[in-house]
Amino acid sequence: MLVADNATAPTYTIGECARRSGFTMDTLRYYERIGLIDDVRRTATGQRRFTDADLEWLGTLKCLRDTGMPVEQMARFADLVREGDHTIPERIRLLEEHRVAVDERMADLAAKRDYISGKIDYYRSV
Amino acid sequence: MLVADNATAPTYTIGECARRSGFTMDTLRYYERIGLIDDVRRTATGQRRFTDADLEWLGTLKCLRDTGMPVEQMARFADLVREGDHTIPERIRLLEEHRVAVDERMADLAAKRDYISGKIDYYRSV
DNA sequence: CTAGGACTTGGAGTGGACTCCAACGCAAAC
DNA sequence: GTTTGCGTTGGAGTCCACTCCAAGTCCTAG
Repeated sequence: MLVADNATAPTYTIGECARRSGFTMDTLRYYERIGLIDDVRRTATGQRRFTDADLEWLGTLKCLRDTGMPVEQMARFADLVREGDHTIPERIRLLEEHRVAVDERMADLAAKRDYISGKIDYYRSV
Repeated sequence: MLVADNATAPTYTIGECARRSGFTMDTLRYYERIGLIDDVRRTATGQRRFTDADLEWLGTLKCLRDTGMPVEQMARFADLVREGDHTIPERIRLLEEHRVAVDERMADLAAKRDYISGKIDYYRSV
């Protein structure tokens, strides 16, 4: 459910954030715990309230995770972001390196997909 | 090292088979144990001797594994192969289903690769 | 014949990434 | 104002796919 602090800045409970980000609530708490997400704002009684900025960051994390980046490297990236703009060259390097890994993975998948197709064709011909 | 039983049928020790298949020796033993590989032929003293047919099967397994098929499903496939030719339609179904999964994975990777590229471009523009 | 490397086993341990739990507090709806 | 359900915590547990270990045997090069 959406919870508004004021007229202009929507915030989200962890459940809503889970729904929107595609992570489970447990994963969100886990990510916060290990420093992948900055400490999330809380209500007076301690409940988390995620912002749109949090959700955007989570979108980036999801992209990195789903392309196979290990949590440790995501943590490194999160650290760089926290350290400020002077780390941008390093962030670029990290992302470029990751992109190469993704490209290799895709090429490997494509080749193996073809092998599978060949296998299917063979079975069809039997 | 290659060990020849006779002039026509080369066989391989587990170490050589590991080198050729890309699996570790431990993984080969593990796969045999859980039934992904048929019981491998042995020397009189109990050492494994893999054949070219074993290596070919391992190539298939490697392809399935590297495209993300869970061990359990590979075991199902291995069972079908053992059951004989009447399971070919079922094997085709299994492989086609898997190919769909691989295609989806590739599409997802491609989309996320683009997102990463956009991020890199953004950082370059800052 | 002997050294050193490759192989054997059953079973325990690892690593990564969550995922679940209990016991509790807080919120929203009626 | 009570029920239903969402949220909190620290810590333990799970899952997958290996990976390692110890203690022993086997093989081959010199």
